[in-house]
Parts: sequence; structure tokens; C-alpha cells
Amino acid sequence: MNLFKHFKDELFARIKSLQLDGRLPGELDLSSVTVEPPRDPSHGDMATNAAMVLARPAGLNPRQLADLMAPVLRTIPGVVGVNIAGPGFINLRLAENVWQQLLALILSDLGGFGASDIGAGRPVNVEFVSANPTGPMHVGHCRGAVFGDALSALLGRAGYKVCREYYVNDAGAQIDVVAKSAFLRYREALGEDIGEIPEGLYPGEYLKPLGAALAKTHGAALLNLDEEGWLPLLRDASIDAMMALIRDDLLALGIRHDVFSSEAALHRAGKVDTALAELEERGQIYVGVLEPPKGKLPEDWEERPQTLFRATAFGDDVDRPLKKADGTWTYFASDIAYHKDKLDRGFTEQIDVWGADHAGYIKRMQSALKAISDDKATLDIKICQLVRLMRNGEPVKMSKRKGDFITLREVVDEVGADVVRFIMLFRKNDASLDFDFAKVTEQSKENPVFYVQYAHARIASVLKNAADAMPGQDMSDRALARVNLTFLSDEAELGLVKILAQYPRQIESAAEAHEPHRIAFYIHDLASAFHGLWNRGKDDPRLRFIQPERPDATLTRLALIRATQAVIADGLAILGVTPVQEMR
RNA sequence: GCGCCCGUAGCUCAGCAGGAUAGAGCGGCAGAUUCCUAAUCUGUAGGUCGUAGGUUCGAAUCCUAUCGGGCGCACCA
Repeated sequence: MNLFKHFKDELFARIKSLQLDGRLPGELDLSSVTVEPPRDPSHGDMATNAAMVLARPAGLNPRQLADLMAPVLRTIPGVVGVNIAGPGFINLRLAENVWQQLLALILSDLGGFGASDIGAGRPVNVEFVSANPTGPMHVGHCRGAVFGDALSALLGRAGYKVCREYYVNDAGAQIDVVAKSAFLRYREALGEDIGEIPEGLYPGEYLKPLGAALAKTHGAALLNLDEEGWLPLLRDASIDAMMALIRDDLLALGIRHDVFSSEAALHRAGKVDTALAELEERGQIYVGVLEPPKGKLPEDWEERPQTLFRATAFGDDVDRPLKKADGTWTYFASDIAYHKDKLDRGFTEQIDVWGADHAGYIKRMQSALKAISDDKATLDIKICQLVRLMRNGEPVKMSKRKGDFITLREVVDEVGADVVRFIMLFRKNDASLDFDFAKVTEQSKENPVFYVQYAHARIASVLKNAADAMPGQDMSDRALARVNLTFLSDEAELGLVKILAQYPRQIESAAEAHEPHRIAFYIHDLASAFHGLWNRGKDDPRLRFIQPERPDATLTRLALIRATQAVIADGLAILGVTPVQEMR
């Protein structure tokens, strides 16, 4: 239930009636008219820019138009005051019972309050993580994983039919490297002394269990084969084992994908060939020579003709190679096929979540989807910036060298999935982020995870104390939804309801912008408003939530904080963070 | 050399696709605990929104240029 949308609909109806009366032109574009909370609450409860936006097409100045509209807006049920301010804002003040009814409505449908239908059941594909199956996930993957999952949940809440997808890069040369590394571990498991792992192979211990498993199922049989013989088998086994590791890591963060798409399968099914043939038919592929990059030339640069995609025709800066020197498809080529595959599965709205180091590929990928879909599909690519791990105020050093990188699992084990998730989401995705092990587990308001959790737990505690103080009183959600709320008129308490009222529009705008961090900030604000209210009871005992001698007032306030708690929990659920009932 | 991201209070960051006097936390200063968890709250000081132009009723937000920081830059994934 988006109250702002409700009043916007009412506003539009009033504008229409003015048009029918001939007091406004019949043709007006209302698309940029907004109804929002004013920046300063003293201005009113809702503000619209209608008079400013429509002034020119209506042939009036904003103040004149506002004067024309104001009397009509006063007739909207629930509006008790209309005033015109600034350059032509129209501010609406709403009756107390609007807020009282809204609170009752929230309580009658705690889970459904934030839900929106702006997605209208449209399918959207969110591809995230997509780490190469060469080992366990490391911290670098963490942010994209959490972001993608929260974005998916957010879109789900906004009425989209979301598919969480993982693209398995199981076709490249690095798979051979894992396979060969695993083969060494296999020999090791059979008792051989393999010595140092050679340069260029993966030295990680995580391949040992795979080696042991292979030794168990195959015995020494694989030793008799030449590389041609064992490599395919080791490839498959490695991919399976590594994906199992990765799924496990993801599960530790509470993440589950709906679909795992294999790059190798794409090739086997001939989908790369058909996708590229389609581009070819459209004349978007040609053989040409690229200009060498300006500035410092790559060591082994050679000027030669290449098979190129005409990316420049779709907004990219240069045309992009589709074939390597040896004639095989580039990664980009199979990525085109992959995005076409998603399109063929019905996803005209696609979102990719990438690390910052891939930012340079955004334009080409969007160009490609534009070309292959005939501009019928959209691809938004969200970039997650670097996370810097900090310990004792110092960045944690990580080198690519043996064993010296921090895994996702280590971080989750140390601070917990909830903390990891919240911290990752308490920042805009394209801003870099310091993750300080000490700070994120600190129990103080400086730590936003704690601060929000504390608000939730505090409410749980009040509800428990209330039950003790008023035995026999029904305090179930259903009972609270029927509480007489006409007592609710305190400015600060109504203020909390007004913040609750914004939740649905926060969901909608966050979903539209593909920015889950907005939800994190919103519930932080909500928690802050609650803590403020709580503390008023310190100064004035009559403002405490629990008033044993005044059951009506108590129930009213319980209703208020229960709704607050539910919205916090709902927001946390989108972020994938478990709300706690008590702090420890 | 080109492209992308970032530049907002001393520090860390928001700013709801152009709106009213630019917000929050930390840090500074001044306060609130016989009482629902003070693990919290209240007040106060602090900003030429990197700089310069432009677009219009109106710009932190859009456009151009410029400075500073990060990332990427044929054939790896």
C-alpha cells in the first residue's frame, strides 16, 4: 500500500476534472508530476510539483496554476490543508486518521505492506557471482554475491519474477589448469611425492580432497592414460568439485541461485555458432584491422585482420574481436551467445553484476545485446567496487601467492553472514568500501548492523515486557490491528508512522534504480526514529510505551512499535539479514 | 593517449533520475541513566557540493571543459 501513489492518483483525478471543466488544457503530460514527502516536514505531509511542471503547457505561471488547483485538492478525502509555497509547490497536510488507518493497514498485512506490483510479474534475470570454478570463493566475490542476492530479493518484492543466475565459465583454459592441478593431487593421494606445485598451476590445498576422491574411485587406473586420456575426465571432475565448493560458500552467505548456466554447454549445443551467425546475417560482423591502442602498446602487439563485431554501431567506442588468433571464439563471443540465450528464455530485462575490473566491458556487452535483440531487451550492468579488508586500521595484505588470499568463508566464519551482508549493502554499489573486522562487530551505534538489530530487539523486549505487565491482554498482531488508534496523535509518534508510510515507495524507487542499499539506509533511519521515540520515555515517563494503568494508550503504542519492528524485519529480509530478538 | 567510476562538513558516507534553507554517523563542545536494554537519546558548532562555464522558473543532480584519485584498455576469462 503506497500512500503516496494513492494521493497521486487522487491528484490526477482532480487534474482530469479540471480538464473536463475546461479550466485546464485537455492535453497534459503528467509523467513528470511527483507526489513526495517534502524535505522539511513542517511544510506538510506531501508535496507535489504539479503546478511547476504543468505551468508552461497550461499557459500559466506556477503560482497561478497552484491557486487554481488548491481549492480542488482540498476536496480529496484525507486532505485537511493545502498551501502553496516556494516557487509553486503545493503542500498537502493530511488528517490524523489517514495515518491511523495506515497503521492499522500495516498491522493487518505485515508481510504485504512493502510489496509492490511495479514489476507486474515481468521476468527479470539477475546474473551474479559467476566466479570461475577454479577454487573456493575469495572475499573479492563477496560483495557482488550479496549485492546480486539482495537486488533479486528487492525486485521480487517489487513484483518482478526474478531468476537468480550463475554463469559457469567452464570452457576456458583455466579449467585445464585446475584439471592438471587436480591430477597432481590425485597422484599425491596415491602416495607419490609431487614436491612443489609447478608455477602456473593452482597450489591450493582445496584440491586435495578431489585428488583423494579420484584415487578412491579410479585407483591407479588414470596413471596409465596419457594426458589426452585423463584431461577430459579431470576437467569434469574439477568443475563439479569446485562448483560444489562455491555453492557451499554461497550457502554460508544464504545465497541460492535458481539457474547455473554452463559456458561449455553453450558451445556444445552450438549456440555460440548460431548466435554469431545471426549477427553475421545482420551485417554486424566483418573482418578488419583494429587501430592499435594509443599510448603504451602491449608487448606482443601485431597488426592483423580480425573478425570484429560492429559494436560502434550500438554505442561502443571500438569494434570488438570475436575470434582469437587461433580461430576459436573469444570469451566475448560466447558471452554474446549467453546473453542471447537468456533473451531466448524470455528475459528481455537482464541485469549483470560485475566487479569493478570488468567495467570496461559494459558498453560492448550492452551493444551486443542491443544488436542481437534488435533493441528489444535491456541490460543493466551493476558494478561492485572493491572491498578493502582492514584489521587494526591497516589494510589486510593479500598476494596471489600460495594460501595468502582470504576466502569468503573465513570472513563469514569470523563475523557472521548477517554482518557481512549488511555492511556490504550499507554502501552504494559503485563506491569502494572498507571492511574493518573490529568495527563491523562492534556493539555500538557506530556499527549500523548493530544499531538496526538493536532497534528490532528493543521492540521485541518491550513487547515481552508489555505481556508481563498486562497479563491476559491479547497482544497478537491480529489484536493490534484492531486496536482503537484514535489516541495516536502525538507529533513524534505520528512522525514514526509517516516514516513507515514511505517504505513502499522506498521499495519501488530502490527496485527501479536497482539499488538495494537504499533499503539499508531506510531501515537505519527508521531504527533511528524508533530509538529517539524510545528515549523520550526516559525524559517523561508518560511517554513510555508501556502504561499499565492506561491499556488503550499502551496498545496504541504497541501497535506502532510492532509495525515498526515488522518493517525493519521486512527490510532486513530483503537484505538477507536475520532480525534478532535479543542482543547478546 | 582513450574510456568508465568517484570527488558533498575535520573523517566515513547518504542525497529518493532537476525541486524549497544540502543531510546522517564519527570526531569537537554542552546535556539526559532510581524508570520499557544509556549497547541509546537531545542540543550545538562545522559545507564556495573539486573548479569554470552552459541548459531553465530552479542544478550537488543534466551538458561541456578542466583539475585530482581509482579501474580498465586487440587476440585472457
